[in-house]
Amino acid sequence: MGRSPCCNGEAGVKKGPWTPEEDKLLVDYIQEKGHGSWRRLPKLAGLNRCGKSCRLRWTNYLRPDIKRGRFTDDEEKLIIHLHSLLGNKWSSIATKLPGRTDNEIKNYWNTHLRKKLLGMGIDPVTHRPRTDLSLLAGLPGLLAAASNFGGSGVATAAWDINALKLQVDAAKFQLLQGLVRALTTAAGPAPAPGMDNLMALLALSNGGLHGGADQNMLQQCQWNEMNNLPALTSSAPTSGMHNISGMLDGFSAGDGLSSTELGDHDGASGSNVTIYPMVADDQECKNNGGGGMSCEQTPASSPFDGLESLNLMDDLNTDGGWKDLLEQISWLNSSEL
DNA sequence: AATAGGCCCAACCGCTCTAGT
DNA sequence: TACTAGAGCGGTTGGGCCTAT
Repeated sequence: MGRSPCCNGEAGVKKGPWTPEEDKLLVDYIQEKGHGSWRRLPKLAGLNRCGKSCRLRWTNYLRPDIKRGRFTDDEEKLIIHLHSLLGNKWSSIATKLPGRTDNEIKNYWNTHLRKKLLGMGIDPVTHRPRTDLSLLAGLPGLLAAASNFGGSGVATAAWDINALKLQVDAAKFQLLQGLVRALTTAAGPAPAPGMDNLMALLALSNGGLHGGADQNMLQQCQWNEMNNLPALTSSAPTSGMHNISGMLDGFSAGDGLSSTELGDHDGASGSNVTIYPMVADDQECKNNGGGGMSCEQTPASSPFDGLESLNLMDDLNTDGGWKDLLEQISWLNSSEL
């Protein structure tokens, strides 16, 4: 194996926070003579530190070209974009952000950006919609609330989609609808491949759910391109929701949306409805930079496989519809995917 | 006002990579 | 080619600070 770390075996070497005096010794020495061999620097500079500690202190804190202060929006976008391309290659990412250190970027990612992406339903590792089930937390309650609406319950043929829309706010309703379809498609005796599609829907729904969804963040999320999903542009979340909510409107109105938007459907009887994935807007792709990745329009079949030919009304206008759905959610929540 | 819990970030640890011999 | 020293990288930690109770 490799040799032992440089600081091991150097008894009496100081560790921990640097004092201003130590900083001055280090800065003065490097500015006068350069760092040369980091191993020998501490002794030459009169510091009781190991060379590695000196190097880190200099590169992460004392270097004169280090930029301090909050990360700008542009920097944030760039970090997310680069991370989608490079992963945790912090030093590589840092080379694209002048004045920022790998350590600083790494910390910022772990404390801010990672959580931000998670909150948007995007896996910060893969930059794809999350495939864990934490997003489902609270949904049984939502579903239960929805199922209580109308007194006699919704597990009847009297499902009133418009009334429910009044009861549950529109965004939650849209989220619910995505879940309904995905769960009835994906749930089964074993985790189904349709879960990715569920999460794709959730990501879109989440954007709508939070109203102020960070569109810029979504622009930066390259999960779509990296995984042959349709490009997600700044308009995609909204448009995606339009697509879903439009589908629902189609149910209640029985018309108004072309078959190319929603697929052939029959609002009165509750028949098949097809979700067609949103496709990229070329101009927006250009505006978003693209980072050298393709921004082509994607065939409308790839990302929502398994979500096509929706049978929402068939799924729900049955006595067992809600019961089954809740059982499926219960199973999903208790499963490890 | 006290304190517990969470957050943030500088610094450390352990490993890999690279260059020199 | 094999070995070693030094540098660099990414993951993790610990302590100070902030906030909620």
